[in-house]
Amino acid sequence: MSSELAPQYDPQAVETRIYSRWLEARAFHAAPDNRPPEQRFSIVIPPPNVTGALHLGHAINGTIQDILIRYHRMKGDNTLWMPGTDHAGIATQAVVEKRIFEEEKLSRHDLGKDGLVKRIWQWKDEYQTRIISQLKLIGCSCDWDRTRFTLDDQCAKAVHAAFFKLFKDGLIFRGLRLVNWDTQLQTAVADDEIYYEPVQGQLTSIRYPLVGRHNGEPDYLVVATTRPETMLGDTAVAVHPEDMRYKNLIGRRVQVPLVGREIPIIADGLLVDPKFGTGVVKVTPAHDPNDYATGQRHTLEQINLLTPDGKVNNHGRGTFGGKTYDYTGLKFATAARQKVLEDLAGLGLIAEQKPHEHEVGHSDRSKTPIEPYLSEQWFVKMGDVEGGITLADGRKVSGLAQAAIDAVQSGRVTITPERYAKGYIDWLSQKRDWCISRQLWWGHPIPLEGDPDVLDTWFSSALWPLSTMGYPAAGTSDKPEDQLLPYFYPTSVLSTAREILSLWVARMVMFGLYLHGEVPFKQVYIHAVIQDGQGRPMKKSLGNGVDPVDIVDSHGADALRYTLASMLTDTQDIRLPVVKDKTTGRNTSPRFDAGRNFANKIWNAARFILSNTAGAAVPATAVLTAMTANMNIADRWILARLNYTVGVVEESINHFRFAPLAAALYEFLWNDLCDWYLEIAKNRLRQQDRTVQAILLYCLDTSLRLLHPLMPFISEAIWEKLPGRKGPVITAPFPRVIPQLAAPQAEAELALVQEITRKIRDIRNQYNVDSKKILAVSLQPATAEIQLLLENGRGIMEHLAASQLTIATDAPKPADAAVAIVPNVQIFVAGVIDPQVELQRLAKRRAELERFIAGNRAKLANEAFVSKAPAKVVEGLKTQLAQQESELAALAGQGGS
RNA sequence: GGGCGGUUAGCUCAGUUGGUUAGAGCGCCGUGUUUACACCGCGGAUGUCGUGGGUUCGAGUCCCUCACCGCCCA
Repeated sequence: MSSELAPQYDPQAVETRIYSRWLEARAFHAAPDNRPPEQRFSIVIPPPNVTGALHLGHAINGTIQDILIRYHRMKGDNTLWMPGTDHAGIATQAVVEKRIFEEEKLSRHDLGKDGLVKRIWQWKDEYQTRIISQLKLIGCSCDWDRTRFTLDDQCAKAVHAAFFKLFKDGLIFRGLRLVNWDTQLQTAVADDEIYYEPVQGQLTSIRYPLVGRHNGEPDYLVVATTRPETMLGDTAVAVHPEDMRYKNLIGRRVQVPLVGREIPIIADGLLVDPKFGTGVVKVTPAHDPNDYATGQRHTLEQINLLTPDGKVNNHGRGTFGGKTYDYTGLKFATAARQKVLEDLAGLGLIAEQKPHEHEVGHSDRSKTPIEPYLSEQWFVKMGDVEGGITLADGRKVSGLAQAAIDAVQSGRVTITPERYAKGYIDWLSQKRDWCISRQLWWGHPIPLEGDPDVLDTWFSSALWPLSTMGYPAAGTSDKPEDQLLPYFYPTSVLSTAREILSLWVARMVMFGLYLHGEVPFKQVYIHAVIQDGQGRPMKKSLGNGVDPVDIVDSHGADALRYTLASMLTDTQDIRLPVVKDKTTGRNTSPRFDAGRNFANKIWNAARFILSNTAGAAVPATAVLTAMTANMNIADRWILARLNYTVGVVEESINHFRFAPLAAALYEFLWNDLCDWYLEIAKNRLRQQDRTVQAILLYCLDTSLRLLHPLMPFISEAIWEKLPGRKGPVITAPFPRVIPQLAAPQAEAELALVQEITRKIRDIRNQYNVDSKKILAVSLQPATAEIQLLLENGRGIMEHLAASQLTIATDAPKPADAAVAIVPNVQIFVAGVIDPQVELQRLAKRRAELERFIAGNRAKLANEAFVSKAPAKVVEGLKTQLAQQESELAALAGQGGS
């Protein structure tokens, strides 16, 4: 007996130690060597934001990438997993600013730029350390020596080089554009950093006096608005060109109340919905995206009313009706709005006011309302340019966006699941210029003299596969750090969530082609997003998030990984019911028990095998296949199942099918090996049967290697105990399918043995027979051939069903026997019968059979079916019907009528 | 408004090109301390496959309609 292994698997007892062993062995480190390109495998991690700690979504992606990485490493590929973190510009600055204000009541202006940036670096150090330790806890085998940060010196060099190349090629330009302005953080924010909230506001109708009014014409045009303060910047009012109420006023002018400016009445079918409100719309090009577009169409003046901190600037004053009005310095959407309304009311120019709910954009970072704001920003030109652009490999394309579209349409980059390719292409097809400047302190400075802004975080993220591998210096010297890019780029796979397919993935493709002439990755895998049991995203504000570290603590890293993988199907969401752990008070999920139980099962199977094979060695494949001639059906069967599992595992990983991967391992280890083969083997192990020992050790050895990519810790922990092992499992060769181990005949035979065993167990159960009592069972096969086959399985069935078997084609049915029937075999269990129960059993089966038979007869009587269905299907149905009929006849013969 | 995904057992999900009686895990019911494992064994029950049409000899699977849930883009 081996007392080395505890009866329960304790992840905490092994995980830390094993991870250290891998690090000591430098098993994660990859460096260029002379292996050919098809034997290289690389992944760059989607760098987690240093904003905060990792959540379950990161754990999912970490698991996926680590499965791929460990698999390819074992396959013998030179395998690199490049780790790192992202500075996450506005998000991090906002979080740190907020924290400092809460704890010290200091604003960033109190700290000054250098002071704040220093504090953010401290935050970054703390969180990067934490993030990396979390990735280690879940087993990720990244090449930590190469850990990068999007704001470190190496990445800065890449940013610099990329910016200037774009600049020189005329693909970066400065322009006055309407951007989303965060008045609190005083920066432009991207569309995806905005969320919308319904706000209960007022729809105010305001009278604009008509200039040069003729007889029969109205005194005023009435416009409805939810934002009356923006009227100070109106430069037109618009009507629908077909609207008969106003058609004859098009081209005339109205006067803007309060500021006194005269502005044109224009016709615009895109902006105006004649059915909404009065059919007249005020146009404020500098303060509304739709109005901005209208202003472009009609070349209207743009009057900016805002200061960067959200107050009215000196355009917010004027003279109206001989009186001067001045709103300068008032907070735009609050105080200024209030005063505008008061003044309009005083003038009697408010026609109507009614409650109106509308959606207001808020900055995700400061949670304050967004103001559309006209300002100077830097842009990357995404669209086609005259004469085209030249990619780094010399190819000409019409523009940056087009290059990235081509890469997917041509198949140079594949996206899995395929449906996501459409979103990628649709987004790029808009070819909207990319605003890359941010008015922040935390980020890459725009590398131009005197510009105080920083670059959008996505600019450095878009360079990630290049910058981490040494662009732009890469390939320019013999130094090892300059060899990485030529060797490992393009990377093999990018695994990420769908939400950043356009913002990040598309831009990496674009920059990869433009700056280096090659796509950054060959395959993109978009994984599902985790939700709680009600289908809601896991969010801090909902308190429904599960911390992966808590699960590692309570269930172990392998359990976490197994459970996550088993949920990774082809759908876009996965639901995880979340409950509070009664003892820790932390969120958890009963789903993780499946992983913990599986790990424990594996542990105990290994414990049993190892304690019963002392002195035996794991046989080489050639030795084992030579032994097959002397093996029984169970032996051949378990090896065939193992071999089949190797194929499924390989196939699953190659196609990003993680749930089937987990299922295949589970079915082999739990159902086939533990439930059947180990039980079958017990008798022979007591006799120290060499064949069984060899088979068990072979199965264990292969299973651990198959298991390793998914459950690295437990596989390594058991591997350590395996006799004759050379080195750790992390670098052991991955199993291959061995054609000689296939055994379809043994599989069919064992299926019959299993079926009969279950029938006997069922009868024992239904008649409440003591589990230890040996049952006298007669098996009556339909033919002598089947009789032979049953003889092969006699020992197994007698052992597993605690029975004594009589097998004969003419085996008589004992008078008091319970009956069960499987195809070609009748089963009689003697001495247990309770006529009442037996009658019920048989009647139930009879009813079932009669239903099936009626259905099948009807089908076979249908000429259309018989003539049109494939012969195979018709034959199959006939065979089935014959079996059903014979079973029914047999039942009738056994008094089941 | 446009695009996409989902709707199968109480729960979470599989279901490969349409083809014989739709599966798994958890939960449930019954039973069992046979020295690998109670984080276990053995057996069992549970489904108008969201709705309504259509194609077909045959539909969970293909086509159309509608409903609900969700995501992405405007």
